[in-house]
Amino acid sequence: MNISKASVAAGLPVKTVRYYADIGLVEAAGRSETGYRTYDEAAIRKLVFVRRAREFGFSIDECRELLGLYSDRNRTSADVKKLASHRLDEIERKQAELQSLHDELSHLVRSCAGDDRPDCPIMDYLS
Amino acid sequence: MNISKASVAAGLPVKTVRYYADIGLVEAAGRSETGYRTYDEAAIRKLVFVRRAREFGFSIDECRELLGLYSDRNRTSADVKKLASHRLDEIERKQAELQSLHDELSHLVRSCAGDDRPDCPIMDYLS
DNA sequence: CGCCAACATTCCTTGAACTGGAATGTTCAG
DNA sequence: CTGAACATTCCAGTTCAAGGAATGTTGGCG
Repeated sequence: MNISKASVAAGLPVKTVRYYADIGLVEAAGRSETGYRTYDEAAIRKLVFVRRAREFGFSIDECRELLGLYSDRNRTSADVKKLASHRLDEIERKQAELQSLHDELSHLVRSCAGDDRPDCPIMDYLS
Repeated sequence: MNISKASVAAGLPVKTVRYYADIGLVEAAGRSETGYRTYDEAAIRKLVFVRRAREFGFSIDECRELLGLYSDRNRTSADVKKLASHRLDEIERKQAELQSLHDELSHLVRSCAGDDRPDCPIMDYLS
């Protein structure tokens, strides 16, 4: 599978896939005889995982660490569990904050009559 | 309230608060006689709102628009509702993806024995 | 076979959103 | 009245890509 198919499968721009390969985050599975990057299913799964993690504010280095959880066979199970649990806490904190952002905005939406009157009860909140 | 207190209250670095003022995203409430920025409760609420929105991938321009929902008295209630509803959809999509990231990682955590054995059942998933 | 559009490569530049540091002014406790 | 802690502006650097130029490769059609 060449880079453009891989990019569609992963939901990432070609440029980004190449960038991730350049910085050693997600390497291509190999190279064709003419130097084209080739991707397999395992590489695609890594790209998808990184995309989702990036969308929620994990840095490239944190993604590197997360991927390392899966592939570093020298880590003990306890190490894996500790690192993953820590990230899980962060995800749960993000979920709570996202919920609060959601509540605030949906409150705004519900408070608006939705007609043509220019006054909206919650519009003073941040003025 | 001066900038360092405001930055603590908002949960943002001083540099970022000053940057947001520079680009006209969240202006200081005013300036002291010697030119120090001063912040009030309304400004703090805006900063907190922007911080949360930024943490979930809204761009600076989108934050500008979100803040505009509250302060633009020329918008009709219907306009507010439309814009806010659209953002709400995005937030809900983000929530779903975050949930899936959470599930994946928590599955990893639960599958690990947490002892010193270096094998973890799910570690092969992305290898 | 020859052609050319679609695809690939590397290298360089640009952009968003900060982040750090230098040089300088202000405030306030001891 | 001094010095630590705070503030200011301005400029340079960082991260994480996205855009574009110059160039090589592949695959299908006449």
